[in-house]
Amino acid sequence: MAKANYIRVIIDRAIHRELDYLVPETLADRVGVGSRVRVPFRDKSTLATVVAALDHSEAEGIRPIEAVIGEAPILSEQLLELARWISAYYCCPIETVMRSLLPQVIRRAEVGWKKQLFVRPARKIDNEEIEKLRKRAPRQAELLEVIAQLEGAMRAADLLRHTSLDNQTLRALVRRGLAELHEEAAVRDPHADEQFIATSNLVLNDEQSLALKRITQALDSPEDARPILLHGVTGSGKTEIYLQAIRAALERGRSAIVLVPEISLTPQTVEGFKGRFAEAQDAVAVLHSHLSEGERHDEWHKIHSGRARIAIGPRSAVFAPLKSLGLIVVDEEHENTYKQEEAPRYHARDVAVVRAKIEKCVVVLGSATPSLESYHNATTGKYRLATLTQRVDEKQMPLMRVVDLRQERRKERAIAILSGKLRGAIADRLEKREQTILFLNRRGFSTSLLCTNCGEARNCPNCSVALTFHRHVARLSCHLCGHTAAVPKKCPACGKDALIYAGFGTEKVESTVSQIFPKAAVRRMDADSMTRKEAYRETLRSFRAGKIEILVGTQMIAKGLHFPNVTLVGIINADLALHLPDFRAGERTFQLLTQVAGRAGRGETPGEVFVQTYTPFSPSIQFARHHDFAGYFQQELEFRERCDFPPFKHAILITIRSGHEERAKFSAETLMRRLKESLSPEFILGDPMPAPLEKLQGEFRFHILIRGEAIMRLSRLVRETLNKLPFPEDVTVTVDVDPYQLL
DNA sequence: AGCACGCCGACT
DNA sequence: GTCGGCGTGCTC
Repeated sequence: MAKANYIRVIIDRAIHRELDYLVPETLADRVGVGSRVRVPFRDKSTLATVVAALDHSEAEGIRPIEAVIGEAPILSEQLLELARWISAYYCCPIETVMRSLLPQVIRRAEVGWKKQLFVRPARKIDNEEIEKLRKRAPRQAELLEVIAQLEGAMRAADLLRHTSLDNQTLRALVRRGLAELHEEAAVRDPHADEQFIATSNLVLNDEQSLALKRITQALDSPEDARPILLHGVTGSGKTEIYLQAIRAALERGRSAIVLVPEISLTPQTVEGFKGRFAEAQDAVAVLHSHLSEGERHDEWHKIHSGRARIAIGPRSAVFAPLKSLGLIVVDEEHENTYKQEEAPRYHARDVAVVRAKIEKCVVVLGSATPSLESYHNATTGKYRLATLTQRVDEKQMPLMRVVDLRQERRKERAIAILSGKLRGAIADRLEKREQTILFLNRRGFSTSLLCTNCGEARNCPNCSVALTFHRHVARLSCHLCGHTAAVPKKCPACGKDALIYAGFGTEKVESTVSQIFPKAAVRRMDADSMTRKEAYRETLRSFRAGKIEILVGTQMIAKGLHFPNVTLVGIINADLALHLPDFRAGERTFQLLTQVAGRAGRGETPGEVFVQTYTPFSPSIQFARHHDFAGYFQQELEFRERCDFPPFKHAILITIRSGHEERAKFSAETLMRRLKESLSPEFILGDPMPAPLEKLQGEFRFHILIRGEAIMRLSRLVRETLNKLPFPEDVTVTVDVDPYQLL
């Protein structure tokens, strides 16, 4: 490690500055860039990350560091560079980035290793000695007999459990100088009790082979490798390509990261990877939100020490500290869960692309419905495109039928939850003993409780939305803040007994379906019915076993589930996502329809999809219906270009919120004036507007949307403007670069 | 982020 | 005359 007189650090506090410290001679050879150190700060001391080694420093009043934490630097120079990029691009202080980069357990000063007692023989012990002991202390002899035969050390707890002997007996042996105890860090393996069946490579079809060849070629010349967009229809075998590409990376002595959306981190996914690389159990590290602190610590060290060569996890896994990284796979790259909705508001796919550039490694973005950004990059040559058009089982794409709810309504008068056509299709499946999935992206029974006399709806006191009625718990609830209220008998506004339930959610779909098909086994799967942790697995198991005939659900069932006996998918209302005030509404609807449709017809029988809508001719629905991906993108791109939206312009969304409406509004207007002064006309600056969700969790919210091409410069200008402007204490300002959530 | 320094209104 | 409001600036 290079010896330096001074170091520059980022301390674990948001001071928006880097500070220099002196390194005492005694610590000089243990500290380097990426090390964690304890430093004096004002009258306290704090932890910090070393970002540079310096020969001298201009700063005055330099103080020496107090200690170096751990043996080796925990952050590579590449990850540090990545942190700086995120800070600059996402307009967010570097300290905040560091918080995401290093897990909480790693940032702490204490070592997180679980200490366990190990036992081994103190010296060579012969049988005579054991027999001598047996007369006076038979139990000690029994234990010694086992210990004497140990090759190395054994966990004391395991030894005592196997021999059914106690701790006292063991201690006695130690006192006699026959056995030795020592502490060792024990590694917790969250998957230790699971068996993974080793799998081998599947045979690839021509398209798959070509795609894999693209990746291996890139692995061989990573210097000039472009990101590869793997566009493959559902069921085209993208996962097999990932697995073989990872194998290729490992064979070249390099490591790999696999990013998956949170919802995809199911046991099946983990099994797939652990099974393929089963020859070394440790090779795959799995990072997910259900790990305990200790497990997280151990998985991180497994990666950092180089024992694990593959890291799988959700967006934060893009920071996995692998050495000689060769490949990053971003599965389902279009998924919104890759965007972090709190600071640092990074997009893991974009961070992956930048990390790949820094580490000179290959990045593969895979999806059946690529994001407009990625597809645009692929068609303009910034990324390379590999396309898979065939399902590996050579099954046909499902037949998509659009049901015009306007006509249905004219025919039937009542609110159509299930159109006659969809009803007929379900009846047909029940008869053939095939399964149905009904999708509606809205929980609850009724979306509002209206008064037919005065027109008032029951609204949330904290948010600007109507309360949803949940029949199961017989209460009204707000889906945004969790507020619940009793169901009033009479209208609280006018006192009349004229309340009606309007709109419907999954709970009502479930009950309607049960009424229409009283003999069918119907189950609902949404956040309300899946409160117990086991419920999710249990429901999927029953569905797979055929004990459920009709599964009604939200987003939760739209993705990643593979059930061969599902031949019918009904989308109850395709318009829900379409009419949100968001430029991505169309893209989301197209993706959702395509993904949900992918659930149908994986087995012997081709699938059928019914899309119920009041806007049957909207492009999202029509292109999805014909599985015309290129066509959809063409028209959506034209729209985005016309309106100066991504991918043609970057966007920055500034949210100003406060419990006081006037103060939020005033702050937004002040900020607006300052931005107008500092931004050149190349940037499109919209007026401050009340957010579409004007009130959320008791706060009034205003938006300023800025668009422009030079995002780094824009980001810097916004940061500078904000830093110069003092906001009242109860006003919070957030900056979201490349926002996904415009509400 | 905290915490101190500093300059103008209501109190013993 | 003092106590204390929170605007401004600094932290190696």
